[in-house]
Amino acid sequence: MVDKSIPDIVIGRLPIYLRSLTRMMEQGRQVTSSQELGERLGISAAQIRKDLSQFGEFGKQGTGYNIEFLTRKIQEILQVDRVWEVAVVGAGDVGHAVANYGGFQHRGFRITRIFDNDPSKIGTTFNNIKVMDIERMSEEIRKAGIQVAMLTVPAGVAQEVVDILVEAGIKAILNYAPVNLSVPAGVRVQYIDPAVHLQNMTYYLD
Amino acid sequence: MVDKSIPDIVIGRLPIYLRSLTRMMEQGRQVTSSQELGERLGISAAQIRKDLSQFGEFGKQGTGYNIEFLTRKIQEILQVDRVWEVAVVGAGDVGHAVANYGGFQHRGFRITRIFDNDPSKIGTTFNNIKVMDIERMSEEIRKAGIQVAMLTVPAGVAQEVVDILVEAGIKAILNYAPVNLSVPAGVRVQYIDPAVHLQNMTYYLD
DNA sequence: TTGTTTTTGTGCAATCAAACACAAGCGCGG
DNA sequence: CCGCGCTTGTGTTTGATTGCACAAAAACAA
Ligand SMILES: NC(=O)c1ccc[n+]([C@@H]2O[C@H](COP(=O)([O-])OP(=O)(O)OC[C@H]3O[C@@H](n4cnc5c(N)ncnc54)[C@H](O)[C@@H]3O)[C@@H](O)[C@H]2O)c1
Ligand SMILES: NC(=O)c1ccc[n+]([C@@H]2O[C@H](COP(=O)([O-])OP(=O)(O)OC[C@H]3O[C@@H](n4cnc5c(N)ncnc54)[C@H](O)[C@@H]3O)[C@@H](O)[C@H]2O)c1
Repeated sequence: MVDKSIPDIVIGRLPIYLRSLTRMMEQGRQVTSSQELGERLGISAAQIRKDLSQFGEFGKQGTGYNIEFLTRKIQEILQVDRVWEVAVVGAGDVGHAVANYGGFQHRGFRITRIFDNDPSKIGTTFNNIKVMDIERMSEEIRKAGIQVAMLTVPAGVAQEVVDILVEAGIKAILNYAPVNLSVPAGVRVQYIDPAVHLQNMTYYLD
Repeated sequence: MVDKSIPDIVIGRLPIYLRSLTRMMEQGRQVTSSQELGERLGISAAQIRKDLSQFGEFGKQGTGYNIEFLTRKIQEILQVDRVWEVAVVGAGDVGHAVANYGGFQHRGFRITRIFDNDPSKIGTTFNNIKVMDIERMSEEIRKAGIQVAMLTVPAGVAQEVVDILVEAGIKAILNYAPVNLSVPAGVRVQYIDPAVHLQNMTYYLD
């Protein structure tokens, strides 16, 4: 089974499968089927089978998929069978919520740096991590070889902060600011904007 | 131009267009083109034109689109040319961050109710909104006719809370808990799970 | 062993989405 | 008023994604 450019849309579903599998494992389950997974996720069984078959033959006919094994395989594919250090920029309400959140570690991430430019925030501690001056950000990120960042600064300064992050070697940015960012090829951005998600649903309301 | 079932994927892009247009308007811009919008958003100009043309002829050849007019049209399409009342369930870190956030109002939403089941949270005030007992939730939502909710409770209780929300008449749920929810037809759910977004990007890292 | 049930992996067909390409409309300068 | 440059809206083509359907493998019972 060769690595021949898997569609982005398939990669995008893997974390969803993973989340559901983790939940089943917590419930003590041993095996599942494409049908069961599909019903839980609202995705057709055929699609799940086809997605997984892109990476190997993980199931067994007549039985289904071993949950622990499949979980491990998907973790390997997504490279979350390790823990990525994450830098958070912006020690406001959102920065505070993500820094305090305990759910990242077992999904492949650990927040180890928080930066801000407000003197009243710098030096305070969030979940045992000291908020550092943004002036030191580039050096710190580079020194620690951090590749993943979460951006929780106001929209107006998001692009300038991103430029620094990119320059410092960040390759993946999760952006909470409600603006589209411009980054060079090779840097990935994902957006979280609750208003966008809500606006997506109001179209369908009466 | 008749309303003949617009693809979900087109609806999903409209809030993105809207966000970018709003930003241009703030910068005092009057007109834009599908090309400019496309470059900002990393979407082809043709696609933007085709998306918009599904709803009417909003542009002018040789000139482009009047930003204010197009903004208004998209707001109408998405039904965010009004303000939807939103109920937040879960007065924790995330609930606190969204309740405090001032950016919803001008995008079509206002948080007017917050519910929790923790006696130490009930009665406290978030951004002028008193946290109410979840026991009163069903009645309050029904009485106020609220259709939109944000779910910021722990994953383990998310489904049971959703069942109450649905029963109370909620039609659109923005779920922050890292679990897939089961809802009847006619109720929409959107998911925000930062770990999923991050896992989506690590696949592409070296 | 044999038959029955279950469920995978996948070739093929159908559907859906994106890109291309261009006629036609608009504004403007001369 | 004419011609040129720009940009829309859209018919058509190309490409991507999903759904269908079934052979083959496994498990299990008799
Ligand atoms: N709170 C929410 O629920 C919510 C919802 C949607 C979007 N957002 C977006 O998320 C972002 C953060 O929201 P928030 O509520 O945490 O805001 P906030 O104002 O509480 O926090 C922003 C933080 O960024 C810091 N900051 C400002 N400029 C900076 C700079 N140049 N360098 C480093 N740090 C800087 C500020 O000092 C502050 O600590 C904003 O873009 C906001 O629009 C938030
Ligand atoms: N904090 C983050 O950045 C973050 C990141 C990813 C996901 N999440 C998810 O978002 C959700 C909320 O996270 P948080 O950090 O705000 O957690 P939190 O523990 O701070 O808040 C949860 C709140 O829900 C309330 N609650 C619990 N059971 C309830 C019930 N049955 N009815 C009503 N209220 C109830 C609790 O009293 C608490 O106030 C969780 O599902 C979490 O996994 C949070």
